[in-house]
Amino acid sequence: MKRPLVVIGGPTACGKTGFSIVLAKKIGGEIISADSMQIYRGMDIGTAKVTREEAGGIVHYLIDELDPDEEYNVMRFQQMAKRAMEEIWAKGKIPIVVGGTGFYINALLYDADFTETENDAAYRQACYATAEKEGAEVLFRQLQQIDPEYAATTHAHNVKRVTRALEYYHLTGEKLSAHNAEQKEKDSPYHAAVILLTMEREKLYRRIEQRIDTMVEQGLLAEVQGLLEKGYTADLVSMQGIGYKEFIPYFEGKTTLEEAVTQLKTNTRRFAKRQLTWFRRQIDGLWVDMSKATPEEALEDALEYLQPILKSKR
RNA sequence: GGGUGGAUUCCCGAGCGGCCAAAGGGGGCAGACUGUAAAUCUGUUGCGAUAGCUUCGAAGGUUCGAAUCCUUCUCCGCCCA
Repeated sequence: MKRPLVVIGGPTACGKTGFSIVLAKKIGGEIISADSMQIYRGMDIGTAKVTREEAGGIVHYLIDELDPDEEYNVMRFQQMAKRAMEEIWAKGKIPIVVGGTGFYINALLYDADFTETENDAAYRQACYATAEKEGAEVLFRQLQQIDPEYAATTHAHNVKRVTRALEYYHLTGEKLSAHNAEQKEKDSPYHAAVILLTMEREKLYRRIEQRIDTMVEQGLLAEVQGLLEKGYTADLVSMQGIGYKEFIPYFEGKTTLEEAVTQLKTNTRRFAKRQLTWFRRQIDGLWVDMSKATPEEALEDALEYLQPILKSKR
């Protein structure tokens, strides 16, 4: 018997946090964050992490688990999230996975298999060096040789993706395209309900800008500066997070504060768009428009959809 | 008042008689994605399905042909008074 799971996705600033907490209270759930940045300790304001007050006693997993210089990735997320789900089920509660990192959500929902391999940093570096010195096309041609199917679906300029496909073959002797095709066939091992939150574009953008202004008032700059002073550098994955990377040039005296904030707003808007694209194209679920509704009202709309899950809990 | 430089498509900005609906960048929109994913990458961006139509401050003019040349006007920058 498949076990119950609720997933909530949606773009940044659309009201996921509020919705998920209302839902958790209503159905007896605990929350697992599917967010690539909220995992990091000390990155609170910029990632719009739930506050203790907002959480209202609902337990959250996968928040503040790592230091900013630790590596986080899909596989790690998947392992940690599975562990958290077990814990929640053991309590007789329903896990609610909520976050904006669609890639992570899919990986969990369909239990994608990320073959455990040591990643070969030296090999990757060599790939990047090739692309850098000889051009992305040269690297791409290597991929065309070993995995033409994957190459056909990936642009030559996407050095990161090309490198990963090469690395996969280098490590496993298998084609990444073959592995992906296999994974696509999988059904979700969970009895899952997926709720996708959305919002009128204009309103969403307005909320994003307001939220950023609030973040700045709440001391976002001090937060970023503090991380830099602790020695966390711009090349860390965590410091490439939106809300952090934009201020680095400011602290280096290369841009004004105003420019940094404007850039942050732009990056966040684009991010929200990309998130929406992901959810629209990659995940099926019940869409709930948050434009007018309060979290409670929005939940009303979703309750019927959630019924089968709630029954299976018993 | 005199002189001088400028006004270009949502923004910045190139173009300086035909190859211009107009480079490039920004922004917008759309999309890809299976171990960095808040990353990385792609397409598109005057209207129209094509023919074609309407754009380069305004109005006239020169020319087979003008965003590009001439005249006047409007506005803006700089210099001299």
